[in-house]
Order: sequence, then C-alpha cells, then structure tokens
Amino acid sequence: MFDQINNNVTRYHTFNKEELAFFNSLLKPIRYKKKSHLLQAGEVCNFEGFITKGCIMTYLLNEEGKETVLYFSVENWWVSDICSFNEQTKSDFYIQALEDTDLLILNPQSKEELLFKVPAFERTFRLMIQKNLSVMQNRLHSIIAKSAEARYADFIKRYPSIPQRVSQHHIASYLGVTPEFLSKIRAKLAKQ
Amino acid sequence: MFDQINNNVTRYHTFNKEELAFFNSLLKPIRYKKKSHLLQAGEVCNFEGFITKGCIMTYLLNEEGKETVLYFSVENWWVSDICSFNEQTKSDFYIQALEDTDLLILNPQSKEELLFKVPAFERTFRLMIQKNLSVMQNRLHSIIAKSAEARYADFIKRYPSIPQRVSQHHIASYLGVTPEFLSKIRAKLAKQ
DNA sequence: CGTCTATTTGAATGTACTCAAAAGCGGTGG
DNA sequence: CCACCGCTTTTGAGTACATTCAAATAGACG
Repeated sequence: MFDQINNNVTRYHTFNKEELAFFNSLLKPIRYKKKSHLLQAGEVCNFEGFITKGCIMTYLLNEEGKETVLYFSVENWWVSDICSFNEQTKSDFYIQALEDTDLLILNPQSKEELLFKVPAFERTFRLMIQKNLSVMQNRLHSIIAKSAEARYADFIKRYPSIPQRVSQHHIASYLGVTPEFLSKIRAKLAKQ
Repeated sequence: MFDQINNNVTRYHTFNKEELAFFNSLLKPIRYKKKSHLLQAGEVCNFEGFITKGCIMTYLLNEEGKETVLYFSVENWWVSDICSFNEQTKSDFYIQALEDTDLLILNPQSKEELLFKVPAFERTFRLMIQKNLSVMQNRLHSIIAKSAEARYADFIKRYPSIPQRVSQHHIASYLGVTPEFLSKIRAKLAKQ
C-alpha cells in the first residue's frame, strides 16, 4: 500500500525504515468518486494528497465561468493547493476527480508532526515544490513562445497517457485553446 | 546594509539576533553593471541573490532566438535559477541586469551552512518558492484566460514602477505579445 | 434504442503577428 | 548648442492564427 509513496519520497532523500513507518502512519487513505470535488474555490485546502490510483485535475474559473486547467495529476503525483494548505487561506482552485481516485493524504496537523519528527522531509517538500515551479516555468514559456499546434504535440509526447484518460475539452483548456480549435489541430496532425 | 534582507526573511519567520548575524556573515555583496549577465543558459547557477538596488530580468531564448521574459526583479526581491542552483544542473535561463544592480548573494556552500546551522531557514526558503509558484500559477491563468489588453492593464496596476524602468520590448515579451502590438494596446488605452 | 454529451466541421469574425516605414528620443561629438 | 547617429516606439497594411457560433456527427451510457 505504501510502496508507491515511499518510492516517491525517497527519490529526494533516503529515509530509514523507522522514518518511513512513521510517515506512513500519518497518511490517511481516502477515495473520491469520479466527478467529485476534493476542493472548491473559497475553501481552505486541508490536504496534501498522493494519488495511488486515478486521475485528478486542478482548475480555475474566471468571472465568466471559463475554465482553465492548471494541472492534471495521475498515479504517483501529489495534489494540493500548496499555498492554501500552508497558509490556511481560501483557495482559488477547484480540484476534481476525473476518475475514481485513491489518495493518501496528509492534513496540516500530520504534516507538521512529520516535519517536527523527521525534519529531512522539509527538504523533500521543498524539492517537490521546486519541481512544480520548474514545470510551471516551462509551461509559461511554451504558451508564450509556441503555437497551439506545437504545444499539443509537446503535450502528447510528454504525457502520452493523459489524452487517453481525459476529455479533449479539458486538454484544450490546459493548452489554452478552445475545444473546437484543438479538434482542428488534431485533424491536421492526423492527416500527416 | 542588511536591513532590507533581514526584513525580507523575517516576513516568514522570526529569527533572533545571532541567527541574523550569522546569516548576514554568509552574504557576499556584489555589483553588476547595466546589461551584464549574472547567468547565461548552459551555465550552472551558483547564486541566490537578494537585490538591494537595481533591476534584473530572467529570460529564455528559443531556437529562433525569440526572447521570453519570465521575471522582472527589483529591490527586495530574490533572483536565481532555483532549480539549477539546488540541483547544480545547467540552466536554461539568462539573468541580466537592466540597471546597475547591487546584490547580496548566497552560494551553494553558504546556503548549505546556513540551513545546517539555522534549520528554520529551510522553511523560509520553501515559503519563498511557494510564493513564486503562486505567482506563476497566476500568470499562467492570466495568459490563458485574458486578452493581451487585460494582461497589460493588470501588469501596470500590479507593478506600477516596472514600466518606468523597463523597455516596452521587454514588457511585451513578459506579457507574451509583440512590441508592436503592445504599442497599439497602449495607444488604445491612452485614448480612453 | 434513445438521450445526452463530446467531438467534428464550416463560415464568419477578431485578435494578434509580420514586415516595412516613419517618428520620437537620448546621447555624443563637432 | 545643435546635428547626427542609433535605438526605441509608433503607425499602417496585409496576413495568420485562433475564436465564436451553429450545425452535423459520433460516442457513451442507461
């Protein structure tokens, strides 16, 4: 049950058996049904979750109700609104299960306990955020510097499993185009 | 000399006099001339710098040589390629002084020493990255969901001092439009 | 099988880009 | 002091990429 998450955190730092056992004792398994929300805008995010199975998206709505997908998250990824979680402020995000999804979650108390007992996790979490930042920098670059067609090509190359699991509507929103235009891009690429 | 930076780090956690004194002892002041580079793509970033005076931009070049500005940084902001710095990997970024700029910098050794002697800084740095991530999430949202005109309006409202210090060429690149089109946006907004 | 939703297709439109040229502006030297 | 140079910004015409709206088609699910 904890193999996946233990593999994940040991990518950043080697923890010993006791440390991992303590870490695991703090995790709470939870299941979300497809289409249910883990978080809605205006709520405080009280979890950092590791996905053992399933698929989740994090999105925003603007004033006119237009959706912007910030992240897709699948098995072996973490999901949270880190800022809301850490500062216990209201989130702007919606986090929604796109499939039935199993998570292991930390709440603010258990995370604090973990950091107190095993301070090396502080570094682990920092490196995770750093990785996240790096991904966002890349995405900003690609959306500024590349055409929609190039962004889509990059996306299916980098995340080949996502298009099979997620509707084009959501992928279009992630790429920053309309679903209609994504459909035209796909038609064009399929012809080649 | 250290007031600015001490104010900055104590926004996240209250350090005592000795801790701050030790922190300050690790900082190295350095000055960059206008137009000089602090970092070029392909190099490893060996600094985390706090700007006491001046203005800096972090940008990327794509294959065709098109520039994308990721960050402008002015007084009381940090500047670095955090990922390159922490993992000691080659950077994709260029970091350039837009004015004569004074910095206080940490190198990897001094940062490590700091974290070892004053572990609370680990949290401080994590919160700084988190803030950074939050800014990037916002920017991605605005570039996906808003028109260039709205992005420019937001930008001058949020960072009113930057347009006075930075060329429109660079601002256009930050906003993800051409300089010509930014000029047209400005003409339109001025008319109103 | 029928209903509901997702995807595709097409025509008209709009936002932003390219390229070229003109205007503005700051610095330098005569 | 002003004339000239180089660089930045503006303006304009034509074009391309992406959107909107509407309708048709395909797929998914009870």
